[in-house]
Amino acid sequence: MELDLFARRSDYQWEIPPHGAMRVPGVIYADETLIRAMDHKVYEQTVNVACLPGIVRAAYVMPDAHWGYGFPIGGVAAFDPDEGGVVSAGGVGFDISCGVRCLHTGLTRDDILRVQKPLADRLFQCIPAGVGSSGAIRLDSQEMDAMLAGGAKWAVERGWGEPADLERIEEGGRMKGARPAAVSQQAKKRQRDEMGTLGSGNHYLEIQEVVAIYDRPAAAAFGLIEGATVIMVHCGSRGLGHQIGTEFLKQMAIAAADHGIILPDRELACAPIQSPLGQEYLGAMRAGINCALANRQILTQLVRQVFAELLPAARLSLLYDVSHNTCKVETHRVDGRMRELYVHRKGATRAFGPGHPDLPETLRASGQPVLIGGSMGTGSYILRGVAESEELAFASACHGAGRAMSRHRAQHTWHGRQVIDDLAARGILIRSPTQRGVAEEAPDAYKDVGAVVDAAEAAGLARKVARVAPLICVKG
DNA sequence: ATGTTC
Repeated sequence: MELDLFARRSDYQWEIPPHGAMRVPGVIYADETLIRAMDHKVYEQTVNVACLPGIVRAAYVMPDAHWGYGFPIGGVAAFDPDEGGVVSAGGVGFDISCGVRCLHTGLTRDDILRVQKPLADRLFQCIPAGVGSSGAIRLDSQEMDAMLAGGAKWAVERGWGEPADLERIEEGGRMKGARPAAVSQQAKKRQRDEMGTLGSGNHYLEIQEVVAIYDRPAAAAFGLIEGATVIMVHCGSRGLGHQIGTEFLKQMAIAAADHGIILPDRELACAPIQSPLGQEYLGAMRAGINCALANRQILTQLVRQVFAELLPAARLSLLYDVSHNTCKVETHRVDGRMRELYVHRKGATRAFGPGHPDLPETLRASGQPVLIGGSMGTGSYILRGVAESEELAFASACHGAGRAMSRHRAQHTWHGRQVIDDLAARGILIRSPTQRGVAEEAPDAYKDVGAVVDAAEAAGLARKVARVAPLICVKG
């Protein structure tokens, strides 16, 4: 994008002053290189979001942003229900509550390398991955509703995990206010045998080594030391979330005129928070959040089983589990008063600073772990929430590297086999059901995650704690 | 992201 579209507030903050139907400014956090490389669509979509009723303060955009359905991926927008604020299915994204979970292993890099190949093979055998993959679990309609209401807590109660896991998951592992009855039979049917599956696209399960520490006290609080290994699971609510998103987008688009909402783009379909449709979506979306939390919990248990078999000394415990596709009710200070807002984060991670009451006591002093999944083979980052992010972006940060190239173009640029061989030569084992998927996810199809994270830090959204590098990647 | 185009 051309820099003259923006008022430059700092080297890392670019404002789109309100014009036309914009109710608030747009604010993009990025360095000059990242913002120049962003598609012009990000600008258009940010302007459009800023036009929506009841939006508070600004439409924010994270440094990893790229264009998405209606809202940019990497967008944060908060709405006030008392000022006509809306909830938008496109503002959450199709993969409701897609997120990242990070587990300690209690093992070193050398422990992993000793069994690297059998571990990769066994994880690939035991973790269902790919489009339409199904798991070993079948849910009848009663259990489906229990899962949609109970999230990871439901999973732990059924034996998938340990009660201690729950305190390191957002919302204690169970999103309140879910309405399983608001989820269609079709969505439930699609999910019936998809629990405990990774999915496809950018979803993955990685074994990673801690290769750099930037913030010693926070790393100590997070239990991260150089040479230690962690596991990151990146996945979401599978077919159920997608079905909910599809159905509500359609309904919101049809109902917009009845709600007196003029949509600058049909893809921005939304409904007033205080409308029956808005409430119905929120109930279904929260059920989708529980589905994703339960899914990551079951996957955790599958990974634990593999480790118990090959590395019995391992002790898999949660660092944290945080979603990056949600709409959540949060209290934020705006113009000197506390307001209850509906914060959409689409491809953006919640990043509560130190002292936030929603953080578990063991993490309260350091701030929330912010889990940033990089592209395959390039490494990922663990950051922590900071106080400044509250004012800057309702306590949010980036979520990953962000695509730099379309899937289509990536497919025609690389061969999956070559990508796998190149990474193997660097000691990284990839296992995937599809060569095409690997080509689409080639490291160079993404932005430089290091540059994204540095921009997020320089902008004041979060602080770097550690960098991790992959040893094994099971790719959806 | 996605029973990869109801």
